[in-house]
Amino acid sequence: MRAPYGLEIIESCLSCPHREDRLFCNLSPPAVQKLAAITSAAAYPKGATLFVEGQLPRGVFVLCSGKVKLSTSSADGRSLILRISEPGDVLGLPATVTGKPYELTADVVEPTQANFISRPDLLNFLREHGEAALRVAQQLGETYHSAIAEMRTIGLSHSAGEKLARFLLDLTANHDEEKGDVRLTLTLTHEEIAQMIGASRETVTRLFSDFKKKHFLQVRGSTVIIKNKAGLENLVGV
Amino acid sequence: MRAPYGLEIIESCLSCPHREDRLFCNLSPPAVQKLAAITSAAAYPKGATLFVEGQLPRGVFVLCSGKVKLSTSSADGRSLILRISEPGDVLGLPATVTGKPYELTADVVEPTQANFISRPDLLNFLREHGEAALRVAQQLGETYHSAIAEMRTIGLSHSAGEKLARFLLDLTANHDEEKGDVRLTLTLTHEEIAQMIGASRETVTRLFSDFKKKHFLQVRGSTVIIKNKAGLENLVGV
DNA sequence: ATGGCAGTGTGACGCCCATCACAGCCGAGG
DNA sequence: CCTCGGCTGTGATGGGCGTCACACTGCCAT
Repeated sequence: MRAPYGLEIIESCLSCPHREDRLFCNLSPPAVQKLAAITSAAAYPKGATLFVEGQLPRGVFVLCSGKVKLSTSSADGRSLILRISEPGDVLGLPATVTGKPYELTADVVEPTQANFISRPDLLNFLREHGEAALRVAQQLGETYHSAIAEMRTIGLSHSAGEKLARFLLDLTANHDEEKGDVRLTLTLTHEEIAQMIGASRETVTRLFSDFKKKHFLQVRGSTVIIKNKAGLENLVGV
Repeated sequence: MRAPYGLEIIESCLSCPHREDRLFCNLSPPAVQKLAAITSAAAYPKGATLFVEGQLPRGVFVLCSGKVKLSTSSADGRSLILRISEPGDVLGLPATVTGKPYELTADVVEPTQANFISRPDLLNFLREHGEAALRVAQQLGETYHSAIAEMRTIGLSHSAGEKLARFLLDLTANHDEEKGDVRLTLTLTHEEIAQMIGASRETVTRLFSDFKKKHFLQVRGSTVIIKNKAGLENLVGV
């Protein structure tokens, strides 16, 4: 699990301009120094797995680049994707803090660099630096927040169309808004979208045709252009 | 929102043997003292609302006695119950820590006594006492954990029967296990159970008859006796 | 008692969507 | 260039369960 390329990657990772330090930015200088000492960087290829649901927590991963899929799956092979993590996100924090098993599985979907902090190191660090512990609490609060949002889209809608509309609208909230059309990049397959909203792959395909037919949106490659946001919204509303 | 009966309740509440202090037990004496100073107790009747989804967070409530329903609801009136909180639980913590609006609504379903800590007081307290901040982080981690568990039951099952079975099995995990039969107290109506598992009231009724007919369980008043746990388990398994 | 109300049981109906099956499509790699 | 494997589109089918409708129970308050 250690970085195969050593210092080279560590440097590139710590100096990257991402929000990689969002969690621990603005800490006191000694805290920052301590943090650097317990942080180790590594690169993971597409298809790698950072941790698996049910494993005892080894520590947290702070994404520097790449994308990681967080999912949970049932005995019969069905799986539910909770989110696709992007640079700046912290993975495995709840499990690492509580000591309970990871509740999700983290699979690399795009080549990723991440900083790793082992559980003992992190806990020591948090005990010594209360400011950081508070920051962690806030991070966890936000993670919880987005989990609830996901529950709402899955649990509160009767039709699959409603779920997909909710899903797309949630994406527009995070991405860049523009006058009139909203343009967003969606690197997920229909299968994956299906697993995010709790529907079947075919249903997602059919719904996309449907939405295109109704001129709610256009698809060009991996970009989706929302032509009629209001249309989607009143699918959700009713 | 202040305690209508003042000190009397505060005393009874602080001295209660519940896990009311689970979150902040074993803190240093000065911390405990500070905590007591910023805590105020109050009683709420059945039907009262502690906070509403979307409201800006005023603070947290630590339950001393009673039961509180946590739910989220959509524009069209459907609602999804996330959990029924019991004494010892802390409500509103994620929102209070992050400063984002409450993501859930908290309704009192059984007369409740709770300690309230205002957001500014809590944040100050956490800044001064790093140990407590870490405790809060752990609490949040567990809250997240149970949210994920709920997502699994709702999102990963194709049949309503599977959802109900999962729901019942989750309850047995928390309640007292016995040799052979498991006995648990369920004060929820079918309607409420339906809202917890994302199904209709009638379906829940039918499923209960079904399970009774298959001798998976017996119902007597508000107690449910699981006669054949394995039966439920393989409903979930496949 | 008696009315009312909340909760529970049960039938009928119909739609939504999961599932199966298969047919184009595209990009990667031999 | 041509196969091959992953992704996308589309039809047919059937079951699950949401919805409507109404009867029945038990409990509380008047």
